[in-house]
Amino acid sequence: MTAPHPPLPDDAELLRLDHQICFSLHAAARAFGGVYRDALKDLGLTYPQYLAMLVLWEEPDPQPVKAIGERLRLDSGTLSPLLKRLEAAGLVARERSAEDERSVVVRVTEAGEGLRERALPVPRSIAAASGLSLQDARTLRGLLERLTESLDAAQAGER
Amino acid sequence: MTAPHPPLPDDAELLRLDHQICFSLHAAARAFGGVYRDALKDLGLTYPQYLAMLVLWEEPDPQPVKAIGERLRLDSGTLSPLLKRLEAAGLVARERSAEDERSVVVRVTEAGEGLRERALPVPRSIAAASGLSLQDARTLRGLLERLTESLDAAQAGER
DNA sequence: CACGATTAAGTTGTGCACAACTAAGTTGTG
DNA sequence: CACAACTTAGTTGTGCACAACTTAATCGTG
Repeated sequence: MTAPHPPLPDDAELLRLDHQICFSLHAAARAFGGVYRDALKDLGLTYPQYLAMLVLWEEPDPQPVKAIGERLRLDSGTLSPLLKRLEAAGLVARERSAEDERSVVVRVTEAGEGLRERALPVPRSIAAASGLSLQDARTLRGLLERLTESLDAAQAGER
Repeated sequence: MTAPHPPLPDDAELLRLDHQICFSLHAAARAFGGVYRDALKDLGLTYPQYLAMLVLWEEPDPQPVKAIGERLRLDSGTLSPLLKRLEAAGLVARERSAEDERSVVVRVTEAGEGLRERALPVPRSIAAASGLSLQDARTLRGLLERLTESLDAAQAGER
């Protein structure tokens, strides 16, 4: 599709590369998971639970499950039990919305706000573990976002 | 740690970026999963099962579970049931090694070899879905590999 | 040779991801 | 207004990932 290169035909190299990329991607995602597991152990949160709390901490107002799912790219099949566990841990409260009774809004409890303080050092330890320069981090994020967009579009097209 | 940039102090930007990266990384990994799910549906394989078959197809000889786990960065807790499902599907056979009876070697059956042909077009459809240029694919793979290495090293250091 | 340490695979339990489905509420249109 | 289409959560079932543990075989050292 693009540039010349001697050792392999572009086509073959791209195939191999794509292979290695999805491979590396999974490996990297799991490696991140491991580092977060360590960093979050004391808080009693898993990584996806932490992500959900981040979304909730971001806004002062309670947020519907739908909105959380859109931010995290997760459906209710994943979020419902996750949020129930956060509720069981006392970090959030779930209530049917008054305006639209289909919707359930999730609110951070006082304990959940308290946890926020203790979670503050987490991003720094992750950043340190990642070992990326600011430059590389920007490049990587950009590529990942474009990649996800393409993949989602391709998948939507298949259906 | 590196270059100048006005809007945010480097430090704060790096924190935010790392956040977004692990976020994008998970999103991209899951998006890949979705595309593979479609591509592999007809073969009756999940994405991790496909990866295991790739490792087995790569070598003519049967491979011990250990070796597969090292290639895929997975432990027996994940691989044992996965390989059992592949065996139930008739794609592989598992036998205790004669030399070392602790070890179980996994062999591709005739049906498993047959599937190989049908799996040939998969990488191409994935490459198309990724929408990456050869250049970007190389950059991405490089960054992901460095990232995983750093994360693994950091985690090993924690323990 | 004996026996503790190590290694390989498997098992169990917890949690995430997602497809397929259900239940209940809301909206749009005739 | 009635009712079909849609939306939002939740449930169920399957599979992956991983920690902690068990079992059985092998290795190393005295």
